[in-house]
Amino acid sequence: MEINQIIDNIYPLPTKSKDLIKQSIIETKLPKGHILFKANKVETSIYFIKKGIARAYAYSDENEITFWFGKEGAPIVSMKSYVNNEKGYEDVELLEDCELYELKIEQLQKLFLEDIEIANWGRKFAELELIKSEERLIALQFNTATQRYLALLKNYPSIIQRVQLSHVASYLGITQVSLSRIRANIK
Amino acid sequence: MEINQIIDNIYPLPTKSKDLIKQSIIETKLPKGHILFKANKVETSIYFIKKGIARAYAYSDENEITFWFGKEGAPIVSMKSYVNNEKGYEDVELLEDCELYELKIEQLQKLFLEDIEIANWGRKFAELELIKSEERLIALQFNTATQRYLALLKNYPSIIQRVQLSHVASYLGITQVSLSRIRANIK
DNA sequence: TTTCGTTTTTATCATTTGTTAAATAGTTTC
DNA sequence: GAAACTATTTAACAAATGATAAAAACGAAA
Repeated sequence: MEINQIIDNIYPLPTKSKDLIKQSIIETKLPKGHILFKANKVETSIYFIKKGIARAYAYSDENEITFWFGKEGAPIVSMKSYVNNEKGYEDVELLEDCELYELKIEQLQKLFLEDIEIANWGRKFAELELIKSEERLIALQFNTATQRYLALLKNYPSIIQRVQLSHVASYLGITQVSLSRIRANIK
Repeated sequence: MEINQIIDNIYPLPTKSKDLIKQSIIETKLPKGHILFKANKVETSIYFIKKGIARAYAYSDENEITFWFGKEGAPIVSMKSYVNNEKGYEDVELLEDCELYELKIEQLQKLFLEDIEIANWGRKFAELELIKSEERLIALQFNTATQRYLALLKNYPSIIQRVQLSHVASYLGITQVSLSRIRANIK
């Protein structure tokens, strides 16, 4: 997905403000398997996915648990770094060869203080991520594993086609064995 | 908690900008049991809790599930209404007699477009809520019910003292019977 | 195609949580 | 304080999920 569309999908900006953001963006290609973010590190950039797919995961004891997937158009952000300049808890791994737009957090924050349009763009960006996070939270709290799997299948069919089921299972909050059983019961 | 402190805890504002927000705020007292937000309704205000405690809940089949608690200093927001002008899915009930600061969403949004300091305050507001939501999400996905209960006990002991256990149970994503068992096993 | 390594499914048993109902404890009202 | 109501705990059984191991299916590479 093109950067103009990604920016405007969040909050339509006048050309002048959009150019300010675009001047700070660098395009990069990175291979499948690349670890974009490392846990316990303050990340200095955010990214937008032009092409490809990625996941965020963290460790609980020995187990790695995936809690986010992103595809074309999605932002990749270590929220703790972005919001509070603190170490994040997540690794982010590219699951396919990816083309990314990189944006330095420091430069973006400077723009927030200089341009009211961009400040409102940043507000909307956080608000939209918040809505998504709330919806995930409620799905996790309200629905059974089977319902969550069916919802994922319906809303993000591409995830299940493009990603290992072990990652999907931990994303759903269950073991891979449990996901296999659910899939067997549905057919 | 006083409104100046609530505002500045989110993002410190110069007096002039803070006054603009405060001019739009009305103080209200409402009794225990009052339903502040109704599900399937577009809410037109957000609130901050000066004194008291509240919960947000929604229905899954017949069951009412609590997914948020707020006490002194916390914002009360129907995010779908606030962000997208859409119907929310939650009721909000006051669990004690409350003193609230009310702020019309429409007036705040006007300020976002006029004052860059307030726009950045609104950005920070969403960002901080986002961090909280992510932390809840991860706790729900990573931890067992027992761990989540212990964490609540540690981080928000006042909730468990001030709120019915049936609400706490649904907040933890388990039944009340299950919570009773967990409590019995811990002692 | 065959082989090797990885992913997914199946099987078995243990543990956790849900469901329903009854018992106990706690609160409010008269 | 007794009665009525509400909240919490306990009990018994059912259902869902976890853990471990083995089998089957799938993919990549020779």
